[in-house]
Amino acid sequence: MVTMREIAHKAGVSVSTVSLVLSGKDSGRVNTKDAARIRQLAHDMGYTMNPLARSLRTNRTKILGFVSEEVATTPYAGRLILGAQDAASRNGYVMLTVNTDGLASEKKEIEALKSYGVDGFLYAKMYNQYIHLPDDLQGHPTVLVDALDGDRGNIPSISPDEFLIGYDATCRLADAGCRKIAYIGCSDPMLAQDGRRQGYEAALADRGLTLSRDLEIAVGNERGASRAVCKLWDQTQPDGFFCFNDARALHVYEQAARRGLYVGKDISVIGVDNHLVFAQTLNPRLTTVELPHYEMGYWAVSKLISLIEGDNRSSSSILHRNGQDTALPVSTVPIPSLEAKTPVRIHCAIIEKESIVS
Amino acid sequence: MVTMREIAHKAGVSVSTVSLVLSGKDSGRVNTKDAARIRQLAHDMGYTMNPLARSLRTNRTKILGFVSEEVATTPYAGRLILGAQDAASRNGYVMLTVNTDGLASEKKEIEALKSYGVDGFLYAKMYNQYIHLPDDLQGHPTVLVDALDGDRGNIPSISPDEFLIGYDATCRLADAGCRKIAYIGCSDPMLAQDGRRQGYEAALADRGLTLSRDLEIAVGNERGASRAVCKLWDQTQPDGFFCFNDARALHVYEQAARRGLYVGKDISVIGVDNHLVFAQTLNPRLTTVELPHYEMGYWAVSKLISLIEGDNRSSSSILHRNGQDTALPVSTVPIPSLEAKTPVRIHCAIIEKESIVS
DNA sequence: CTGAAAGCGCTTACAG
DNA sequence: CTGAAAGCGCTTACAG
Repeated sequence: MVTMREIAHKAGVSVSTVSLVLSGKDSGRVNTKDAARIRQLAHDMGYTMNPLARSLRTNRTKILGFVSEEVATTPYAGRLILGAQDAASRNGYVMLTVNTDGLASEKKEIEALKSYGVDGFLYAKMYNQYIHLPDDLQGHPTVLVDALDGDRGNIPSISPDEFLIGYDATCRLADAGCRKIAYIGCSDPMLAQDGRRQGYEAALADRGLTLSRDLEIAVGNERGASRAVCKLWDQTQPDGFFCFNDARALHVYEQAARRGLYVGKDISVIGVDNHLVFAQTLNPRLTTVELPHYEMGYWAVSKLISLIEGDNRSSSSILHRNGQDTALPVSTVPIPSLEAKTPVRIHCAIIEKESIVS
Repeated sequence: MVTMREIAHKAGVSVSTVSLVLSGKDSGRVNTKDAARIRQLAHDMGYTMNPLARSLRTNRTKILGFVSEEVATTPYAGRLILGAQDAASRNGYVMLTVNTDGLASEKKEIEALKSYGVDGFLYAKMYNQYIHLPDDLQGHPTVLVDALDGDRGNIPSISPDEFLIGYDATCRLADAGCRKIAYIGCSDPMLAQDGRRQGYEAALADRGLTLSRDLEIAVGNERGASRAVCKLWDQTQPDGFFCFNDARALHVYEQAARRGLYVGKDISVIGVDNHLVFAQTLNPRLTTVELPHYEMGYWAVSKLISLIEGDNRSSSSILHRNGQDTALPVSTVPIPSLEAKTPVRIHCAIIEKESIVS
């Protein structure tokens, strides 16, 4: 590894000068010709700065801490991490990822990240929920992912807009010609279930379609789920299904197979999916949309960096595409079975708050 | 952050002494009573060592670099990372994870890791394959995951024992009473496909069961796959299916549904799964076994650390369970449909080579 | 515009 | 057994 001293020696200047130039603080302070020569030399010698040495003086490591619970069990985490890493890499940061199972390990892992002097934290949950920021994170720049600050509410966060997800999906089913749309929900209590169901109901109301308790069920992961779907089907004969997730969608798919029906031909299905690959490769007839995890990760890191560096560029603009406003539109898989050529959009709610001074 | 200087001041000794004690090099060099006092003081003051400052002197950061291609698209990566992180955390290391899509970004990301002074690298591929170690990694302690060194072959690696996977699964089907076992394979060329098919065939031969080309197909991810399974079924009427992965298994499941048959009652299915959650929660009747990704990650990091620290404890012993030898047995989901109470085991081949001197 | 000097928190010969 | 000193690679007032 080549150091500033070596460059200084070769250039016949002092280390101070090299430092000034290489950290871009040379304008009006170092002779332009020298500056250029030093930069060239650094490049030729393959200089890469030692961020650790720098951090000793600056207290800035350009390391971000990613604290997540059980990266393990949820496949979506991959895309989230990918988005986060891309954003980090783009800004010259790097990510230290730790995993926590319980509260004990969380404290320990956060301490470890602190000892490495991370500049800020990403705190990610497995599903959308209100949380209390861990005490160890208080006062440190932090952005929440798939979580909302349940306290005073001043922590920036990004999480899916569950209502819009349900609303969009249901509208799309209606637009595809479905007249009787069922909702196969989740029996566990979570923000996502409530929001998506409300979106579903609002869409039905807006489109003047049947709104009936008989068309809604909330099932768990147990064996009875498939039977419940079977019963709903017998009673109401829906022509469209909005499913809380891919697990629920598969029950619909199974029932369709047992009835000799084909999804995409006889009935329409939209399921929200955390696991795009499966849906795409396994079963082209099972239509799913994925949550914009990549974008969430990307936004979260961009936001965190702007907190850290204290700049005021609006981080929400990072994800402005297609002229959307507060919602984060994301292109996902096209839905051939609904004959829609346009991609489905899933929205993310972005909560921006005051920067935290550390 | 409390420093050694503060402790030294409070203890009335020099920083050198504190350093000696706190890094465990005090025996026979520092008064035992003082040592104990310093240790107590450090604990009371909540001292945590600054590993970055230390690294400036020692060239050891206790940071591991994890280089993987597209953490994103494969769900199994989560468990791999989890295992790796657990092993790292257990040994006082921390992991810097980077993602590469193409070769260009790979070089860049590896450079970034180097500039942060990582002590060693994990180089993980998405599926079992022979590879050429990137030049930038040459001479650095490195362990391969889901990959085998295609060159001189001196890089330690861990990857699934594909043959044993196929052999075990097929034997289990035979033991469950299946007399005509089909193999639904993968049409893409990969080590896993060849190995698993060979294991399947060997098991059939050992158990004296029908071995026929008609019972084997290799399908891709396209729509025709389900039709191919349908045709095989019509022609041969198997009572057991060994599936390359869960995607293939689902085709079997679909065909069973369309025929009014139930997996686990009328036929038996074993699929190798990269995505345990789905299989478990979605469809209790679809029987899959998962690859031991957690264990692979854990082993790889343990091995890497032993390379770095140059100790000679056999790292394969780390994963010795159930008295197995070179193979890595892993307990996975029980298989109720086959009425087996014992867990299925999947094996990993561990390739241990000479340590690399950096 | 430029360099000498001090210092970030630690480790490690070296002299006592 | 113990401490003063040098140094890891960098940054940043400060003096010229």
